[in-house]
Amino acid sequence: MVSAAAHATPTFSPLYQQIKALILGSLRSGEWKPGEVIPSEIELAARFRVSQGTVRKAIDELAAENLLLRRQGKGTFVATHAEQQVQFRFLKLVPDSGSRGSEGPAQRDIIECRRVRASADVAKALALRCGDTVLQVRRVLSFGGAPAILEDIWLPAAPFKGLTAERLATCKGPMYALFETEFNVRMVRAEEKIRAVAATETHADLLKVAVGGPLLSVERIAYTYQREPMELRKGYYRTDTHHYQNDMN
Amino acid sequence: MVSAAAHATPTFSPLYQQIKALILGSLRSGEWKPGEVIPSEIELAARFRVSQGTVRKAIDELAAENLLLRRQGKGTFVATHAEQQVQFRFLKLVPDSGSRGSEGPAQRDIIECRRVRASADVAKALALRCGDTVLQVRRVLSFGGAPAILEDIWLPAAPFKGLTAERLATCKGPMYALFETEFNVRMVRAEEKIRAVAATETHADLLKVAVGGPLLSVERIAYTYQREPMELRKGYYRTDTHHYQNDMN
DNA sequence: TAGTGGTCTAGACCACATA
DNA sequence: ATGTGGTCTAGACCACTAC
Repeated sequence: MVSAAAHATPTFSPLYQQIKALILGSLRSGEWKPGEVIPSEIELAARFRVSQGTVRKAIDELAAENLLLRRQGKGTFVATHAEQQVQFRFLKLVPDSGSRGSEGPAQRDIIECRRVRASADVAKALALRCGDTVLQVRRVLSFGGAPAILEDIWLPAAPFKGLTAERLATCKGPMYALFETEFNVRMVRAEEKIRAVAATETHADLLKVAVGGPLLSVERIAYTYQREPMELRKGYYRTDTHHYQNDMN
Repeated sequence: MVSAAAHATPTFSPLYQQIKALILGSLRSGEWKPGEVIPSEIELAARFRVSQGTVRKAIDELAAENLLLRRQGKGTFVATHAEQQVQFRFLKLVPDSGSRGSEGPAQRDIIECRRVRASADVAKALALRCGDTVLQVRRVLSFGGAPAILEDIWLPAAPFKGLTAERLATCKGPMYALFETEFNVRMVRAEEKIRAVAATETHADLLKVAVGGPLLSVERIAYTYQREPMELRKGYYRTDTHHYQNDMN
């Protein structure tokens, strides 16, 4: 028996995975921006010197991961948070009666937006060094006139240079859509840690609830392409008239 | 398999979707049980008179939905909650430090298990009539000696005929694995509504927390094949040392 | 060595959107 | 009419598992 394997590389990577990585690279580099069409399967097959079927399988996986969006007869598009169908993809709070029909919070009040030095936990979450400059945003989201969500958001200062409270206030769609068009940052994945906590005075004041009453704490880290953390968000949700909906397959 | 519906019927169903429905039927009927191998792709292609590629695409989708599990060189298997890799798939509570390594709660105490009449909300959740007989189970799950979860579970009486507190207490693995082997019920999907609530005296007593303190309320409806609701579960989680983890792609 | 799922190809045809 | 993605096929070959 020959102990040596036929190929020296123990890492076997299918062709379509390599193609997938190449497409991902073009997405990450900004060659194709959110909302735009990417080249047709036939063009990509020619560019990469593989069959259309191989390109198809690569795109299939990227579409399953919500990075691309296929539209029959029209082409394949880079997914975007501005898309009507997938707006507020990461917002799981829905009214107890009926489900939110892809529309977001009616009112969004920016309480503050300032530059601060990253604390230890913020730095860790964003893969920065302690003391690095970050943007801190506080806002309140309301549904039907009643405040329901208080959010504290931390963003690395460099990629979001120029972001102001005014700019956030004049934004109509989702904040993540603004990030795409203004800062070329696309959020593709998010992890949330959820807890029940007692409302502090600040919470109570801004959300019009009783001090010590139960609030849902939602701590999110959002990632761009390549699993780079780009946002830390600590949310406090009222869950007396709404609930956090999680569907599992 | 090619239906001759070439009329004005707006219902166009690809071949592989029809194959998928047929495979689903066999799963539902119990022809192939959880943990068993299903026939090879070549066999299924012969049975259904289609190409292997078409069978493959049908199986691909079922595998993506966690109904089947492909294992290269061995075959395709019916997914099961007894599987080491996917045990406690629907349990999202993890310790704050480090993540649960596929092991579940160390201790599971059955507080009660009795037959009751379905209240309005239980009947609605389980698609039963108000007053129908249901089994009600209450239990406490502990991690590392400390109680962390109180659960009230309602099951339709008919499919779970013969289930007792003793049988539940002697069960080692996940409850859903017991359901598969003893009652031929496989849970494939679950919806959870999550809220923050204040602990009642009962909660406080069983979970060793303060009355009025924050608890995570997790209301789950679990479904078998074909989206039939088969379980209603109201859980109350302590989230001082653990958190509910939700990862979104 | 045989059988399984996994990859890759090439080509035909269908459904959908647009011009 | 053209171009896009979607379906279906047939066949070759690769990688993994078991015997």
